[in-house]
Amino acid sequence: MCYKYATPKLEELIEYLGEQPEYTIEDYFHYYFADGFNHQFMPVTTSANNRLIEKAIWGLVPEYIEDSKQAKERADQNLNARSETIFSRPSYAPYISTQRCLAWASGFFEHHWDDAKGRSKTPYFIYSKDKQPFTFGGLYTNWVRPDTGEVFKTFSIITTEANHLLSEIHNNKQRMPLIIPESDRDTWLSNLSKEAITDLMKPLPDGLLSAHTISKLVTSRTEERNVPEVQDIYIPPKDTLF
DNA sequence: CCAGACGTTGTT
DNA sequence: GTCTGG
DNA sequence: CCAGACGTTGTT
DNA sequence: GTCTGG
Repeated sequence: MCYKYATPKLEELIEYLGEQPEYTIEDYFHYYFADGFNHQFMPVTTSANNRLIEKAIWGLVPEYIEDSKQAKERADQNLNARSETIFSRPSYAPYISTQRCLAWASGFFEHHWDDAKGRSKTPYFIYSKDKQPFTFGGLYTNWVRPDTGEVFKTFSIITTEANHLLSEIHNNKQRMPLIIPESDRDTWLSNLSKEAITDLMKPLPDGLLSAHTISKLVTSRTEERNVPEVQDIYIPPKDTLF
């Protein structure tokens, strides 16, 4: 599932947060499209300061990693964290209880397999039905790059079972990113028991997300994907020979 | 996850 | 078909 | 014990 | 750093 998502424009986010933004925006990064494997800075809010939106690298790097090469390898592996096993995974167990975060998004990208063998795929853009910014639930830690002493905040996005919409799009019995609704954001970032955390790591109820098909630009290796068109509605032609 | 490679030799 | 790199 | 992993995702 | 597999 979620290896690609989009973030709101700064002005959209400020409008969403109100004229007197509830959150202080310290470092903001807007993407029409961001690929997890590029480990870009994304806008997140952490339990360390739940009124701030700051930059963090998507792909959690545990603190004991010793060099940038290993850090990149671990970040590649740690884009997503399964909610079902997060308390026992060595990479995540140290952080899930005390270092949770929210990653700000405007949508994410998934594929639908048009046939069982996956020969034909249709990409979708999925977003909040009200078209407002929303938040993925995640966990984070700070990693200090030894050669420079530079501190990077890094995070993983948690995954859960798919809800109905996502199981339709992403075919049966698959996954979806954990989405923390506005009403649970402060709770998610507060001091919680394991049981309370587990209770919040559930699929988003159906009816809150919308989706439409998009062009294959989203998976291009040669074209610039961080452009508005990557999210545009595109109806794939049907019953063509190719 | 998806796109692209999938190989070797006398080596820049 | 299957593996690797991003 | 020590070396090696430490992760996820559609494979049905 | 800590866990797992051999």
